[in-house]
Amino acid sequence: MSFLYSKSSEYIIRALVYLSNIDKEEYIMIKSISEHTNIPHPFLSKIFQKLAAKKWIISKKGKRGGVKLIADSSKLTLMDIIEWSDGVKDFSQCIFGDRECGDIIPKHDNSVWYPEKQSNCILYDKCNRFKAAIIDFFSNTTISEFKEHNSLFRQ
Amino acid sequence: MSFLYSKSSEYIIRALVYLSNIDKEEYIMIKSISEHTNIPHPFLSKIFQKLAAKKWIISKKGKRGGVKLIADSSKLTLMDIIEWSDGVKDFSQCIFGDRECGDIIPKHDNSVWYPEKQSNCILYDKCNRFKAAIIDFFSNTTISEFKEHNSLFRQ
DNA sequence: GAAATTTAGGATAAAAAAGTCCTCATAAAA
DNA sequence: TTTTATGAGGACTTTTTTATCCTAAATTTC
Repeated sequence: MSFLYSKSSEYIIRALVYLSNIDKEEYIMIKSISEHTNIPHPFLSKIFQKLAAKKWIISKKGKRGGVKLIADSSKLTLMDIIEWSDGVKDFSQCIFGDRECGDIIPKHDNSVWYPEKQSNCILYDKCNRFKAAIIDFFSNTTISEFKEHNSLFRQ
Repeated sequence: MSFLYSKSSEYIIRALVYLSNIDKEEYIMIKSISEHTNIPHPFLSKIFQKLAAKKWIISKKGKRGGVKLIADSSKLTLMDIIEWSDGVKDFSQCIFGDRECGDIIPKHDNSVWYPEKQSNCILYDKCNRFKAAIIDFFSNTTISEFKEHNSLFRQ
């Protein structure tokens, strides 16, 4: 299980934050976004193709073309982006193992495993607090919270 | 920047937790560990080669050989393992960008970036709380805390 | 309409991560 | 001493992720 996000997701977040800081009426060239966000241009182009299919942005070909954010950045969370880009994460899984967390325990003779509602995991609470911190941050942080926050970008 | 751990790190944690649950006097076959922890045997062998070089375990070749934990599991933290395996993480970096976090701001005319102690990042506190939760969990969880916690493993 | 510019889309390449295979060295047991 | 078992170590393969390239299509400007 992997909790955090891929490079692609990081790029998407950075690019969308950059776009959300731009006057909505203009189209911005991917090349320009690439330079300001320090994301490789061809790679960013691919990303924007998918973002357009997802309808979080619209694009325009040709002279004075580019891309424009159309999603509501105050509703677009990091979780939305990461799960769409990297795939949905299963926070019920043990972060160290390959099985469900807290619902499998051994019988007393230790011979058979069977499911049980209560957890016998020593780290159950500790892990859950950790997972909760991650879920909380991702789910409750939106692109619009970065508004005017341009220290992420190059001049 | 990537916060969490690779598959290799997950394997190391799972294997060391398994070993820490074993009577210290025995050598345990990597094949057996592999089966109980559901880690591919050849891959786990590679991992144990490195763990032996690191002196967290010792190994013995030949019949009745295997590996044995010699590190103090009550001092061995997840952070120790993850940083050794994946490389040291720089928590001063912005988790969305490629620059320092909270110490670079633009001049008023927006033309030059210069370092500054105070952060102008809107998400500075929020990100720091998030980072702190991760650092706290990794640094303050040791292998010995999983003692007797065998629901991670296969019978 | 022609030229210039910019995204779309498919193919490909490079890098990193994960996983495998084979032979050798070593140790214990027969 | 021979056989068998087991980790060491190097080379190799596969899969995933990240990144690039080239041509076509669309749009604006001249």
